[in-house]
Order: sequence, then structure tokens, then C-alpha cells
Amino acid sequence: MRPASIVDGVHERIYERLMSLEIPPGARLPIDGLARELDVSQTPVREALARLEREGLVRKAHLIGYSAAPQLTHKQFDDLYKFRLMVEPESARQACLNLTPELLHRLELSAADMEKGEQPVDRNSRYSRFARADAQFHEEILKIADNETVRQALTDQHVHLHIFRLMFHSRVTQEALEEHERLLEAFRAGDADAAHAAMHDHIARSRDRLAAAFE
Amino acid sequence: MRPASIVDGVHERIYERLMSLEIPPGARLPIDGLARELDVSQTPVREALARLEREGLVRKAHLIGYSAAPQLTHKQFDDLYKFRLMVEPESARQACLNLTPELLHRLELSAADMEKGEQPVDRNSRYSRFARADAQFHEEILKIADNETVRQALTDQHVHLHIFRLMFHSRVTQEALEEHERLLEAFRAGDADAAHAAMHDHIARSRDRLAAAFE
DNA sequence: AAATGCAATATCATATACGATATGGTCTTG
DNA sequence: CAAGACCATATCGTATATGATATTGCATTT
Repeated sequence: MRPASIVDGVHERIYERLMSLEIPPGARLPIDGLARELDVSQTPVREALARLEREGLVRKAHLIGYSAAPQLTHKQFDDLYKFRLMVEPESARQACLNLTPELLHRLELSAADMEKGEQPVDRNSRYSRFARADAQFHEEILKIADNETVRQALTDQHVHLHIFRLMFHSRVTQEALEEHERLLEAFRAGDADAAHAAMHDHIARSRDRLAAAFE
Repeated sequence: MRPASIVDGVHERIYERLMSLEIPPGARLPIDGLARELDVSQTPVREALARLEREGLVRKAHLIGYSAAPQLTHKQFDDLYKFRLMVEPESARQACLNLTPELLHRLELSAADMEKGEQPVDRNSRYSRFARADAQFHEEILKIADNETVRQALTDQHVHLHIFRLMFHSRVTQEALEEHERLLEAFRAGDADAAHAAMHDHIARSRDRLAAAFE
């Protein structure tokens, strides 16, 4: 039985606060303040913040301190989606080629999670659940594509975290579910080109839906 | 004058030791050992190692410690090049569209650096110089493509570091220079599709040249 | 001789301490 | 009254100390 390290716990708790916008973009993150609040010493807080910095979720200014990363700019948003379009459709194609009935089944389950699931109690938890499920679905496809480098690169960009923060106040549409369904159809048919196209279409539409958040 | 932080210095010095294979893949990296050796306390060493861990250059085992990341496996190598092929040719195309005479000029200079330059004193420094210049050239193109997300994602994969470690004992060919030249020709002509093709070709050939390192 | 248990050592994880620097408000001065 | 100097506080960056855990080697036993 290993005692999970304090650093991991601190990292996770700060991550959640950032994700839930409890710590808003730009807010300061004083080390000893967090240490007192989480009832640990400064050392693990320091290390957790260093990790979050490398992940791009917080920024550090020498002799000034850490602060939560600002919201995505329009350009960063564009860049992020261009990146996804370079990588994810191709990964969907590859996933299609690697697909086994068992893997497909797991993917279907993952997609189903998004539609049903317990009714949310409030706006916040609902969006959170949706974002989590969507991230899970895309993640599943990347795992099937079996390219750890690509998966890591996307994970490092924290696509879904940023998107969640953006869509926090926007509407969750039924469209995304339908697009996922079209992707699944391509997978079921074993049509790699169709999977590529469906993923491309899905991401482009997702981009256009979210672009409204900048108006 | 800025008081460069000790953490930065420690990070850099360890990075160089990893890059130069002075610390071989798999070697242990004891915190207090490094602290004594570099004549600093453990705290900055800890933070530097945490950064290197996020960068994928060292691994950490809870209650055991840090160690240098192992060499790329054949699969990781394949994945890395598949990733590059998804991203860099498209970036070359975009760079071509963004190109101005001034930017092209800088790129030409960058490419020229690779060919001439002072004669190396030994194998090690020669490869190091080549690897650095090659990294610089590709980096320059990504900057022109002006997609910071993509650039960061590639940087995070430490493509050129891994490649250098692989090619440490292999031959540096003239071919790479010729491929860069073909890329430049496409840029000069303003032919985005040709730039895409040339970059694709260059990376695929680079992959095939290095694949020998696994035999 | 091989295996097992135990002690010694190396190393980590965390806590705490302290000097250094930035920031913000107040006070002085022109 | 405005502008600049100065001090107090917050916070960082680094160092050091301490308890906990893993690893290693040796002794003991079978």
C-alpha cells in the first residue's frame, strides 16, 4: 500500500479549481497561501505549480509568482483547431484500420455515456460531465490509433480543458452527438476515409460552434 | 541586469548532460548528489528535475527517484515520425503562404549555417552543431507558419534531442542539405504545394536514414 | 553453498527558516 | 496639490533539517 504523494494531491486539487473556474483566468496563486489552505508545506505546492506551469495552465513571473493562465485568445483558439485538424482526422483513419469488434464496442459505450447518464443537478456539473465524456471519446479514438506521441501532444495542449472553459457559458448542442454518431458509423463500416472525413467535419463544426464565444 | 534564477541554470546544465549523453539513458539522477555537484541546494534541483520530467527527458518513480529517460524504442520512433508527417508538411505549406522576402532571407541564412560554419574539432561537437542547425531550420519554418500551438507541441516532443541521441553514432549525410535546398526552392517559387511535398519527402527520408540506428 | 533476515546506508518527501525582491500605500517635499 | 521617496507587507527563491522509505550488503541459518 503506497501513500500517494502529497504533490499529486495538490496538483489535482489546483487543477480542479482551474477547471471549474473557481480560480478564474489571471488570478494569482500565492504559494504559501495555497500551502496554508491545503494544509501542506510550501515544497509540494511549489512542485505542483511547476508541473502546472509546464502544462501551460499557470504562468510564472520571476520574483512575482504564479497566476492562472488567461483564457484563449482568438488566435490561440484558431491555432488549436488547426492543430486538431492536422492530427485528429488522420488519427481517426488510423484508428479505423486498427479497429477490432471489442474496441468498437468500448467506443460505442463511451459515446453512449455522453447521451444518457444521470441528470445533472446544475449547469456547472452538466457541462462538466459533457466535457469529460467528450474528452473521453476523443481520447479513446486516439488510444485505438495507437500513437502515443500524438496522444501525448494533444493531451499536453489541454484541448478539452480550454474548450470547457470557453463553453462554460455557451450552449451544449445536440449536433456534437450526431457528429459522433456519424463517426461511429464509419467505424462500424470499417471505412477509414469516411472516418477521416467525419472527424474533420466534427472538429470543424465544433470550432464554428465555439467561435461564437468570442463575439 | 537580471538575476538569472538558479533553477534555470540547473535545468540547463542537466539538459546539456542528457543531450551530450554524458548522462546515459537510464542512469540515475540522485537529487542530493546533483545538488552537491552543482553546489546548490536540493530545492532548485528538485524543481529543475520536475520540469525535465514534464518534458519527458527524465522519469520519476515515487520514493525511488529520477532517472534519465531511455532511448526511443522503434515504435516510439515510428510514432514520432508519423506525428511529424501529420504536422510539418502542412506547416511548410502555411509558411509558404505567409512568406515575405525578409522572412525568406532569414531562412536562407539559417540553411546556410548548416553547410558552412567553423570546422568541428571532434565528432561530438560536429554532430551537435549539425543537430542544432537542423533544429533551428525547422523551428524557423514553424515560426513563419505562425501557429504557436503546433510549434509548442513539436518542441515538447523534443524531436531533435531524441534524434541527436539516436544519430550520435550514425552518419550525417549530405542528403539532408539537398532536401533543405529543395524546400527552399519551393519557398522561393512561392509554391505552397511543392513546399508541402518537399517537407514530406524530407521527413520521410530522414526517418529512413535514421531507421538504420535500430538495426 | 544458498537463502533469509536484519542492519546500515542512500535517497526521497516534506517541513521549516530566512534573506531578497516586488508591490502598494503613506509621507514628505517642492 | 502633485510627484517622488520611503517604509511595511506580501511573496518569492533558496537553503537546511528531519522523518520515511528503499536498497544493499553482510551475517546467520539451514
